[in-house]
Amino acid sequence: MGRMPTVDDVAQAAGVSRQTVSNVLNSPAIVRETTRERVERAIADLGYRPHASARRLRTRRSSTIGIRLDPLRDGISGAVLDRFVHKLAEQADARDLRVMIFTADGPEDELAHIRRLHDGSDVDAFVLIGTVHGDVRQQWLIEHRVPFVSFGRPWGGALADPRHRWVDVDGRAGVRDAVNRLRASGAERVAWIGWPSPSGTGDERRAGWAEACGLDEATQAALSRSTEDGVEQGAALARELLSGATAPDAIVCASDSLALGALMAATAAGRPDLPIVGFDNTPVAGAVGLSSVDQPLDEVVAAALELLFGESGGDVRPNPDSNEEPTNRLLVPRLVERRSSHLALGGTTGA
Amino acid sequence: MGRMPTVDDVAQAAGVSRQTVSNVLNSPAIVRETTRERVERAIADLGYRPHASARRLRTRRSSTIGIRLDPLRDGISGAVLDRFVHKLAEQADARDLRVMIFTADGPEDELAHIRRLHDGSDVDAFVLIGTVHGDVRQQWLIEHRVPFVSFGRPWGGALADPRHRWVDVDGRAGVRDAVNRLRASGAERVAWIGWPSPSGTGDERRAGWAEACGLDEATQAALSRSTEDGVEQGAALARELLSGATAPDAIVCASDSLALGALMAATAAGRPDLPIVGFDNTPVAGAVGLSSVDQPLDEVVAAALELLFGESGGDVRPNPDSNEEPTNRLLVPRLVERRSSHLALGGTTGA
DNA sequence: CCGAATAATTAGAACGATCAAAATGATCGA
DNA sequence: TCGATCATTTTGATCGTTCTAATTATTCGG
Repeated sequence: MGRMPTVDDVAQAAGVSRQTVSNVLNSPAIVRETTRERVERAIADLGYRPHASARRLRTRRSSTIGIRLDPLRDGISGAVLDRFVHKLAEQADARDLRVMIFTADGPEDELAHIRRLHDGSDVDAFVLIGTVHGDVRQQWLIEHRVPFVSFGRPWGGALADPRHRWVDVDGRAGVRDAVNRLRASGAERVAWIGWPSPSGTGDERRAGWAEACGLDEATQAALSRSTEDGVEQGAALARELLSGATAPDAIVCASDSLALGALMAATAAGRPDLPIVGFDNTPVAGAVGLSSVDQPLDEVVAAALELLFGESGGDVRPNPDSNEEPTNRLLVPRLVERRSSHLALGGTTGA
Repeated sequence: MGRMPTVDDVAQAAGVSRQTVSNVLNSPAIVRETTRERVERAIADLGYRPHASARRLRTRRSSTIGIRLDPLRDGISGAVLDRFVHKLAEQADARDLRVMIFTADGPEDELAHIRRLHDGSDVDAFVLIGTVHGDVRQQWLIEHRVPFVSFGRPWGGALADPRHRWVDVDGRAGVRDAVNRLRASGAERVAWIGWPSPSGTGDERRAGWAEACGLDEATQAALSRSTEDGVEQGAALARELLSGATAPDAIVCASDSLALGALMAATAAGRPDLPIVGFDNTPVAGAVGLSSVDQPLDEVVAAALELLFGESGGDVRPNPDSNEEPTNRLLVPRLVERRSSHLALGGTTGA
């Protein structure tokens, strides 16, 4: 196995100059058809592939996206991010982009990695996941004009800042729809199990429940609980709700982890038919027949890449500084109904 | 934000030549201490970082590992691979290596990606996951002397081929231990739910059960089932087993997906205490309290990198062609016991 | 059929680093 | 103090590509 062929080899084989070969690859339109065919044949014959690093050095573009792989927490809800990363790899490939991953312990550590990858020209655009209030990452990226997009809106007022491109899913609408669906099926006291405030994402989802549940303040308070994410936690709160004075006839949760716990608690309490809805539509939800609000990850990824690179192609756009074009997208999730919500109603209802 | 500083800028600032700066970075030992300090200060002052692509072009090393992100199947068992990828990113970072991901539809498609990334000098070593008999990927990689290591032993006789470095977990031993543990707790008829043969991994795991279950041929046949991976499938076979003539008093499964299904079926059949053991120790298993055989992914990744790059450092070793050093590692999993296996015995036993 | 305009192609330089080898500085025994 | 040896630093070339600008072919109106 000798060395890889270079543009020069191809040029020689096709009887043209280096630059013409380069043009065939990068601006085929300006090359005469007959010449182009000859060069293309030579490329195919020799099995030539451009040397990525040489190209990157010259063009000062790495065509590489960097993304942090979260330190897997619970592992159930975390699966969403894994699915996201997978979709990203898939769609990036279609635009001839590479995806480089890294892990980090916390925001500062992540920023350190981002700087390293950016300064070394390893990647020229980042995808952030899980934005929080006053995020150090965003600040640095904006300040240094490094192109990025976040999955998750910026919490804390910068929603319309064109320098921060973002894509998010309207969790409030998703939960609202789920609650409405349950009520349409006859549920009257839909309970909520969510995360402690303040949590941008969590508060939004809870708001969706509050908007649609049609309960007065007092009942809302009685039927609403919050806890850290986790199966055990969800089970504990569900037990609490089910044994309370005003027992719910359906439960909507902020995550599949919580919902799975609730489902187990309900089953254990002899109410296997209690309608329960989770969030994220993780594989586990599908496996145990749990209804769940599904985030349209395909669209999320497509929108993210579109904001970063435009309709098509792989030329990264610089961070915009005006609102001429939209710089964010809010997508609508949809409820996936399984037996945990529809088998239910009609079975046991009271406590 | 001006342009990034280069070696020349640093050299000028420190009053030395380009090459000396380069030496400070790559062979600090040969630079006089006082000089080195001066250069290091200049590097820090200017915030210099070597341009990755320039370096890669010159050294012809990308210091990048490529790995395919599997098209998420079931999503439960698939989580193992996600954990693996995560660990890989973590440990690669410690060796100053980058990790590039890609997806593919099938073996041929994956091979196409591998070629693209290799020929373009994007990555210089690959990690393969899920090897199968007569794998096209391995053949090509070996033939073209591209460094790689697989998580999963090569099935089909090439076990000792030094050109194929691999790491695997001894599933047979893992299942054997689990069965022994169940029998020590009093179980007498431990059943098996696995995958259809031939399946390298699946057959190994089943062999572990066969070795340890202590049942005669006929009983083995009665207590052994196989199916595609999946929760529903596991539930179906568990129902079948539980209603059979010779009912099992414990079930060991080839995956957590199957085990989860079995657990649900057992609960539904009024036998929530039936000991069940899964495989992979996925987050779901932890969540629902399912015992499971845990693969030591940390060690797996460490061993994989060690085989590829040596004890430490990031210089990839060429594919070895002799057996001077070990070129593979078989690691031992361990059983994680949860209530699905130990709460059980003592409760309901008969059918 | 000529000159101007346009299309197509080519030569030379540059991207930022490391390699190989030459040049300089320091050290030491005789 | 001289030459030999070793330590340290520098110079020039090179990796494979694309950019810029210059050159050569081609087309077209009159």
